[in-house]
Amino acid sequence: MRILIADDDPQILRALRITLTARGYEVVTAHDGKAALDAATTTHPDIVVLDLGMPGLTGVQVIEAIRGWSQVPILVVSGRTGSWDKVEALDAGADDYVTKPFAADELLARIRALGRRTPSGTEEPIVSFGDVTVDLSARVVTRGGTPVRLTPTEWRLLEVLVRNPGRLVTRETLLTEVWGPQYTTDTGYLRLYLSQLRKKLEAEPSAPRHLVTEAGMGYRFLP
Amino acid sequence: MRILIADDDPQILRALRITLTARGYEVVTAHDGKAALDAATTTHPDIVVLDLGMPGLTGVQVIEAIRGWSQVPILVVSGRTGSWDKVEALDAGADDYVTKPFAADELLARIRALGRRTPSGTEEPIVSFGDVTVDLSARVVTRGGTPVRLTPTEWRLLEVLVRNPGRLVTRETLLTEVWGPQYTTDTGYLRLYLSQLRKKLEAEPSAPRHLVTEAGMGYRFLP
DNA sequence: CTGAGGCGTTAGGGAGTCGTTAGGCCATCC
DNA sequence: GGATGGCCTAACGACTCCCTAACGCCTCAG
Repeated sequence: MRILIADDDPQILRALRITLTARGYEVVTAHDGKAALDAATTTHPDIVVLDLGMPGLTGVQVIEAIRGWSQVPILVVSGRTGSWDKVEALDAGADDYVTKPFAADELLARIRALGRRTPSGTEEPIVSFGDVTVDLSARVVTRGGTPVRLTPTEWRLLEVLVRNPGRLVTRETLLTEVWGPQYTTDTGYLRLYLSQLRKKLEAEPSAPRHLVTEAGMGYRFLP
Repeated sequence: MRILIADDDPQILRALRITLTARGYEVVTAHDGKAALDAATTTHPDIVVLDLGMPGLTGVQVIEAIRGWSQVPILVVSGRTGSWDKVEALDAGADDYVTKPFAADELLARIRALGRRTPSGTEEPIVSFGDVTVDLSARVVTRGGTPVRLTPTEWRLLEVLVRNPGRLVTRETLLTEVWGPQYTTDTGYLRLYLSQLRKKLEAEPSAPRHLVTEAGMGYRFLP
């Protein structure tokens, strides 16, 4: 979950960044209206926390600009407490409005509430190679259009390899990622499951073209 | 746009009814927690405005009960100003929280903001598979044209699966979505209810084609 | 040429998971 | 108070998955 925070007060920016990062959010910051718009277009955040009192563009202008091309939830933070300011921001397209000073845990709860509205914010890509497609979010593997049955361990192994296309993945990495941190040396199962994956996914399992062995080192996935 | 207003203060109820009706909303009212739940199930409002301080059920209980079967936007109105109360209500599933006393035009703006998220035109889809149809908004399941009786738990389970067509839903996700966040490991009920769903919906329950098991991982709904 | 080590593959036993039936508990309704 | 319906626990085969063991192949060093 990526959050864009736009505020001209570097202290608030820093505090929010620490708090949100600690909660597992990915944080992008901007310090004025124009930078906020740039960041919104380039980073595609899942939530925008927007201060109204920034230099340059007015808050409403920023909201309207974002709404011109995105439905991303916008939470406005402002020092203005008048109901007119709230109405203006909300009607411009904001989803929530919090007045300064605010309690951190309330802001976090409101962010969670907004994040709930867009559950599938983290779209995972679909990887293809040969006649095989791997849909990481749906957990579906198809070959020539028909689904392929994978066991949980097979899937985890394939997932690690596919997430590192073209890169060498060491035996140790594969073992700890698939079987757990306490597994560091192969006693045969890695070879076994690689074999089964190739049998299910490679055109010629005996001459693999996408799940390649690097003797003595590990394995490599080639799209 | 239909709005359910739940408040035990008849004066507020009356004032809001007049204000909202004048703005073109259709207003339904309830004066305690139980009546609010009944009204929410029978009238299918587009927005719920909920007072926390009602007799009978607590506000959080009402929110959780509604969230058990509906994603309708919930705006909480409360006299409690502490951030803990806000966090509790928002995390229970509320979408917004306004403290009394509030300005009428701010409440209206927040209602508009919530209504924007679910334009009344976006009805929930009706999912079909085999000779079964699932109407998510009306909460009706038919098979060969005749309605099928589902228990609340069966319905919630089916709903989670149907909302993720083709995607793998892990056991953990199903448990937390259907039984609550504190349920993370299956002690038998998941298998039980899956079995009952298949008995009611699958042509051959012993060879399911739409409610498929992924051994060791979870379940998958195939249209 | 020969032996060793790493890799790929097959087969089988043990452990855990799944589907299903039966029965008890609790709340609601008559 | 009795009956109904929904929810959960217990228990049982049947099945799937995981891991171990064993063997053949290949490469490479001696």
